Amino acid sequence: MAKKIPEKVVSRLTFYHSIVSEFIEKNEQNITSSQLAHRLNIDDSQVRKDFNLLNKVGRCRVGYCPKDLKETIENTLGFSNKRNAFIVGAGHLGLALAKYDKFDNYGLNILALFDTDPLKIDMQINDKKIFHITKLLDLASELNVDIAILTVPRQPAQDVADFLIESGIKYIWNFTPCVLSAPKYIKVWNENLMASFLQFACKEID
Amino acid sequence: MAKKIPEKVVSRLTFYHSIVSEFIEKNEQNITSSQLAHRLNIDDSQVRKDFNLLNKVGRCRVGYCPKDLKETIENTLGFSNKRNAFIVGAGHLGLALAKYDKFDNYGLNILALFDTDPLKIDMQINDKKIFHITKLLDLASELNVDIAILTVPRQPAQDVADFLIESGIKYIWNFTPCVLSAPKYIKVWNENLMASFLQFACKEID
DNA sequence: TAGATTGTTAATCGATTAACAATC
DNA sequence: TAGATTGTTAATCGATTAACAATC
Repeated sequence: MAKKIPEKVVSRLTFYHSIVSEFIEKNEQNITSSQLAHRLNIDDSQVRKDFNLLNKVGRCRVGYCPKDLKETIENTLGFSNKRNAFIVGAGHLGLALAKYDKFDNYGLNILALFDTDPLKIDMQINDKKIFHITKLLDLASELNVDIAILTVPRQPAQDVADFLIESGIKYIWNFTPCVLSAPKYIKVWNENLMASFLQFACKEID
Repeated sequence: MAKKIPEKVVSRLTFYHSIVSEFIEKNEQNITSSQLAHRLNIDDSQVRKDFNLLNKVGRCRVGYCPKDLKETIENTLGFSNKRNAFIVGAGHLGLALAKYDKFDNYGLNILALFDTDPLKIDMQINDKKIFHITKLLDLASELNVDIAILTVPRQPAQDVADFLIESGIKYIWNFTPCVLSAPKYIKVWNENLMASFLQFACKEID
């Protein structure tokens, strides 16, 4: 917790975590930096450097212990620090995220969904109920939720975001294509799918 | 096209594009680097540097012309270079992406979806038909598709990816939580939702 | 003119890669 | 021992920020 982990390293740690979990399932006793590096198309010294950041020690000629690595990554990324969140917008994307199994296990606790469509209200998705958005303010303070995952359509996105901020939400994970305006004390994280695609599509050039 | 645009810049360009589009809707004649920078919490000289990369020229004391910027960004990012893709896995996430309006307009042309669930076969989503996955090989060569967006559940992800590669797919945009194994000539882009969340959630510390 | 904004260079910061001694 | 792998330092590369002259 103490040390600040750079974003890029956080991202790599989640990949190491997946691969290491595979090794554990296969009962492998060791994993080397170059095995990990190869799977991710990165340099092996980078892997070692990242593990160094975690104070992880490998063994020469042998590598690292998968179980030990897995635990350390989980502790470092705080998978046991449960954080409560709401999904706002119960369309396909909202439902997809509500079902995303990794979130629950890895510290992101989605407590409920919100929508305005009367047909959706009171439905259940993976034990998570869909409420009318007018209930959000009360439930947020009652359940102590300050994270919202915004999956409404583009048009109402800014208005809904304003409403969330009024309701005491402090973190907005924005899956809409809007660049939200928000006061500085609100943390907005834009999930930019279009940019992802373009970065990916541009790879053709090399 | 000629110049290679770094990934980070590509990402910022898509944000500039959104904001500039808003300015156009509001009939603003000018936009300054610091207006853009402020919305994105970045440095204004970074904005100017990015525009320099596009050979875009602003006017002192005035700023940039939104319409001109918008066009240049669209050309640079190749929004008119249509690229054909399939969505593989017609669950909520697949359906959400099939409906994501930005893709169509911005160069990503989703032609069809694939699944194995008999109930879903032949359904239509936004004019896009869902086929049984056994049809993929033929349709890929017929329609000249080499991009697949993988939205199947975690368990079958690697097997489906292997099948896609055999079917001539060259680019896999991976939304599953697996780290896919693929030959080097296949471009895999992992959309790492868990990492996104963690980067976002870690922001609390500052 | 005075003031605001650009374009651009230089300085800083951070991330990746290369190299290699230490270790088992 | 010989060889493989780590841990770590130094070198390189790239991205961001600061600064400021040029411009309108």
